[in-house]
Amino acid sequence: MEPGHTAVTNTQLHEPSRCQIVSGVLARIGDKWSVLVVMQLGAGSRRFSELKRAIGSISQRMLTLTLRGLERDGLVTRTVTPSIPPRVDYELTELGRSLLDPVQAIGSWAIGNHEKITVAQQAFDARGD
Amino acid sequence: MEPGHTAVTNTQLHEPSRCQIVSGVLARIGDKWSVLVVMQLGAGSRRFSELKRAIGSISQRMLTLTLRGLERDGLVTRTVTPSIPPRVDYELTELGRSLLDPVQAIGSWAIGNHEKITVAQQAFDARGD
DNA sequence: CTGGATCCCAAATGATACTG
DNA sequence: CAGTATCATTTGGGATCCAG
Repeated sequence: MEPGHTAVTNTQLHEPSRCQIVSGVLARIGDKWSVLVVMQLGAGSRRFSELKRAIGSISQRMLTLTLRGLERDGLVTRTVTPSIPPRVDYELTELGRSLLDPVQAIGSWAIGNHEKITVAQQAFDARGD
Repeated sequence: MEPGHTAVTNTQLHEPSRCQIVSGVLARIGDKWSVLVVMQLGAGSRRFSELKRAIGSISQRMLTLTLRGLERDGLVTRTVTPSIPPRVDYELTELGRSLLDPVQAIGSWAIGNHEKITVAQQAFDARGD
């Protein structure tokens, strides 16, 4: 079994103590932007403005904050090239890349099922009037 | 390949349009409680008060709201037994159970790596003073 | 027991202006 | 270009009370 993929049986996963850990990590990477940024960086190193353009709807402020958080968690590295104009590149660390697998699992699920969700929502809203 | 696991290559996953879908789904199930509730229900049907006790820190209000959201998205069913006192059971739908796999992948990653994250945070905070 | 309705506070985010 | 600082706004979520 790979490092970073410690043996944890699924039945252990809803034990209270484990849940708190999962909850904590989720509170961190489960915000509005982190996963989007990680997915972008999954394609390779990107500079600040590239990320901003790729994600589009994110504000400069939130991109900065998100990147700081990810850097603090050891998921991305920040490389400054002191040129004029300055250039800052972000890249996933090994830990960050290891996150890519579960994130892509969620991504695939989302793409495969968002339609069903939309249908369910419409049905629910129709019932409720 | 299984239904609900549509072929989506990982390289497609950071295309803008796909990202928006992933972002949307994540905004829904990526809140503070949904995943916790789904994980609890992964162990089987539970009634309202059982969920509340199992999760512990959640308020009555947020549990209600979270369950409504999950029900609306077609991820859980709500079954009312009109007894006195009333009894309401929640259970994952097939769609909800299909979400369990990627969620558990995240959970396993979280449990396997939260220590590294803590270490990285401490190192970051120490550098920054 | 379940959960709706209110009130209220804290945190998250956006908009904008400014700087090396 | 890549931020920082500030302000305004929205949102999340707890507390409490009430009802079937």
